[in-house]
Amino acid sequence: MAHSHDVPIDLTRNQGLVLAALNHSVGPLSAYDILDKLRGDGLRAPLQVYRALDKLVERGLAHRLESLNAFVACADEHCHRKGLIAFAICANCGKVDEFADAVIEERLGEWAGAKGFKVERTTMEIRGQCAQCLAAA
Amino acid sequence: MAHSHDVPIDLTRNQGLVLAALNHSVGPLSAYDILDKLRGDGLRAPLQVYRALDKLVERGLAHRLESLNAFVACADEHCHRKGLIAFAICANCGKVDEFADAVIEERLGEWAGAKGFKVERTTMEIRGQCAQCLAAA
DNA sequence: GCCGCGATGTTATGCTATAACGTATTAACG
DNA sequence: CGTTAATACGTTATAGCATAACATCGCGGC
Repeated sequence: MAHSHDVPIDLTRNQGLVLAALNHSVGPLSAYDILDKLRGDGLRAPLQVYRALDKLVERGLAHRLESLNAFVACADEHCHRKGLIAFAICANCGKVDEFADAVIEERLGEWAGAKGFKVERTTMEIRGQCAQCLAAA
Repeated sequence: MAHSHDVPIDLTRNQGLVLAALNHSVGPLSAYDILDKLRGDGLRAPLQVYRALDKLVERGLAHRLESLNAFVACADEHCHRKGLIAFAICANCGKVDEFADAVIEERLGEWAGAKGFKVERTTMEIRGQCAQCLAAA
């Protein structure tokens, strides 16, 4: 298994299944990937997965990768991440590195302040080659 | 029309039509939005639009907004933008503000250097409320 | 002329996401 | 208890986004 931090106990059955699927995956999963993994557990329709994902993302337990139309479990052990999160996605192996950067966040806040723009959500995704894949090439 | 910078002369017919559609729109357009606008010009299939969009994005004349699955014309008059481009998207009126920030780009480069990650492409999209919509509320 | 290459046109298909409806479970409250 | 409100669940159908595969066309180089 890729991650192993415990699942909060107040998740519903479907939410728990979906989060577990994400936690057991080394890379991002699409909603349909997740559905396929969970058919044995009784899930049958995309909506069951999407509804669970909505809640998980809302609580910060999972993140959506817009450039992949896919999802990952939050990498933070305690799942309390706030603010801007960036993702570095290896185009070769698919692994995702999640990180926060206060400088970027602050800079963005300055831009927004100057423009009078009220930021609600930010997505930042970097595509490229991870060190491991570069070394192997 | 929202923008009016001239279309490069070496575009193909379809590319020119698609770019013109984007230039005439105040907000982002999906590929299917574009297709609907161009049926009168003889376009019939999504692929015609996607192929044109691929070339336009490749040349930096248009940008894809991952969080919307939609496209905008490049806001830069001379269409020579390089490097990281950020987009502030108003969730209310749909308008997109395109900007570049050297500090963010540099900071990202530092992170990548430290991690040994080779950056190929970065998408940065901010959702929120623009000043105009905030004032009107 | 002939070839190669890139753009085009067309049909079919696959992947991603949500609408609309009904049922079930749970928790709060009188 | 019984009622109600809120939330989750299950199911079918449909909407929206994107590409595969194949044939054709047009144009520049040789």
